[in-house]
Amino acid sequence: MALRLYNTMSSQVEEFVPLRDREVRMYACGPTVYGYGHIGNFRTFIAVDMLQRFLRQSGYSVHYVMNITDVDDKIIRNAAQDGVSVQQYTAKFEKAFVEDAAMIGIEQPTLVRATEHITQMADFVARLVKKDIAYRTEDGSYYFRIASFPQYGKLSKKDFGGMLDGARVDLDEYDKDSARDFALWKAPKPGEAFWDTSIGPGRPGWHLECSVMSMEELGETFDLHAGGEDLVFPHHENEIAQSESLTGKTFARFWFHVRFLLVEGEKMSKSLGNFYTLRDLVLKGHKPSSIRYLLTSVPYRNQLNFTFDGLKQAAVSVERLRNFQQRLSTGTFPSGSNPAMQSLAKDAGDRMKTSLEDDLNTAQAQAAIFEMVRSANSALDASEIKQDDVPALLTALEKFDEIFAVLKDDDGAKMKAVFDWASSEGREKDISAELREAVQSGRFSEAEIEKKIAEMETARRGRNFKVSDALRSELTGAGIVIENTKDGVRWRRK
RNA sequence: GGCGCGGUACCCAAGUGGUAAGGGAGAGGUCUGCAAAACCUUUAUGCGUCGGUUCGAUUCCGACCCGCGCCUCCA
Repeated sequence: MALRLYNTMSSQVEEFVPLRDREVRMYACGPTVYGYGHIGNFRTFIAVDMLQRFLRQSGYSVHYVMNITDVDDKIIRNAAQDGVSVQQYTAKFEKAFVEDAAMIGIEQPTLVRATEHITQMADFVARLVKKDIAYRTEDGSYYFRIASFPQYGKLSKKDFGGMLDGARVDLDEYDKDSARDFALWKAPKPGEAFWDTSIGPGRPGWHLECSVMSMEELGETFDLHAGGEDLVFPHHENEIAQSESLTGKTFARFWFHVRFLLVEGEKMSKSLGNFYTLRDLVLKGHKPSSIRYLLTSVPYRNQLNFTFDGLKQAAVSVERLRNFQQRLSTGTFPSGSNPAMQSLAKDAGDRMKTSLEDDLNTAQAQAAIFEMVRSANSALDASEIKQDDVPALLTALEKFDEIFAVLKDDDGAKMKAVFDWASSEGREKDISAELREAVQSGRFSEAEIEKKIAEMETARRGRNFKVSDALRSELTGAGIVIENTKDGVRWRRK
C-alpha cells in the first residue's frame, strides 16, 4: 500500500507519488499576520503538519515551505490604527504565530515572507506583461488577463465561459479589461506603504506571493500545495493561472484542502461570539495537547465540530494514552517475550499506517492505538507482559505520537508561557481560575514531590493513614496524582 | 441560482453490499485501607425521511427534509 490522497484538482483520491524519488516538495499557504491565530487556522496547519510528519515517517525527505503574508490591506489598516509601522506590526504577530504553532505541536516549515520577495514579484509581473498576459492600468496597477488562460476555473470547477468577454463590467473596477481579472500589483494609495520597483511603485496583490515564493523554493512544478478550503477559489485558482501561463508547466501536482471547522455547531465568527484564538483557549485553562488531539481526531476533509465538551473528552483520551505509556515505562516485567503482545504491537502499527495511508484517516489510526492500549492494559492486569514486549508496545505508541504529537507532557510549561504573556500584556483579567490552577500545580519541584511521597509511604507502611491521606490530598490539591501500584508509587501532574 | 460536503447511539466520531470501529459520558461489577489507574459487562435489530435496485442496503440509485461550505483577498 502507498499513500493515497484526495486531490482537489481531480476531485478524487489518488496515489501520491512525488516527482522525485524519495523527496516531497510541498507548500502551504500560511497566515496573514494581522492578529493571533485562531483554532480554525490551526486545524488547517495541524492537518498539513500531520501530512508532513507522515511523509517523513514513511521515509521521504520533505521540503515544506510556508509563506507569511506580511503585507495586505488589513495589515496596513491595523498598523495605522495602532500607530506602528507595518514591520513592527507584522513582526509581533509573526512571532506569536511561530510560538503558537510550536505550542500546538507543529513542526516548523521553512518560512518565507512576502515582503522579502518584492523584487522577484515585480519581475514576475514584468514577465507576464511581456507575454501580454498581464496589463497595466492607468493608475499603475497590474492585472492578470483571465481571458488569456482558457483553463481558468479548473481547480474550483467553475465555468467562466460567459463571463470573460467583459459583458458584466463592474463599475468600481473602471479600467480592468474584464471584471474577473485580478490584481497582481496594486498602485500605492495616499499614505500607504509601497515599494519602488522595476514595474513602478506599489505593493503585491495577495496571490502573487505564493506563486513567486513556492516556485523559487520548490521549482516550477512541485508535488503538493495545501491550504484551507476557502482558498480553492479565488486564491489557488489565481496562483495556477499566473504560474502556469508563465511557465507553461503544471504548477502543483496535488492540491490538498482542509475543511473548515465549526465551533459549537456554527461557523466560527466574531459576531457569533464563538471565535477563539489558540491563546484564548489556553487562557481558559485548556491544555495544548487536548486542543491538538481534538483537532487531529477528525479526518481533515470532514467537518469538525469544535466544542468545549469535546475538548474535555479529548483531554481524558490523551490522559488514557499517557497513563498507559507511564504504566509500561515504570513497571517491572519478567524476562522473555509474549508472542501475543508482539503481534498486538505489530498489528496496531500496521493498522495505523494503513489508516493514514488512506487519505490520512486519523480517526481510524486513533482507534487502532486505543485497541492496542485496551488489550495491553488487560495483559498488564493479568501479568502477561514480558520484558521484551515493552519496547515493542512503546514503539507503537511512539510511532503514533510521531504523527499526533500529544503524549509529551509539556503542557504545564506551555501554559505557563501563556500565563506569563497575558500578565506581561496586562491581560490578567483574561486568565481563568483554571489556568491559574494549572500553572500553580507546578509549584512543587520533583524533589519535593518525591520527598512527600517517601513520607507518605512511610506513613502507609506504618498504617498511619491519617498522615498519608493528608499528604495525598495536599498533592492532589496541587494537581499531582499519586498512584500506589504493585511496583511502587507512580505520580504525574494532572 | 452554480459547484461541493454532510445528517450513524446521551456526546464526539470511523466504517462496510451481508446485518455497526474507537473515544467520552452513564449504569453495574472486579481490584483496592483511602485514592488513582486498569479491566469486565451494559447503552443503535439501528445508521435523516420516503421510495427503488438487490437474495440482502446504513452502505448503490432517485426524490424530499435538515445542516454546512465556496461562489466578495475568512485557514
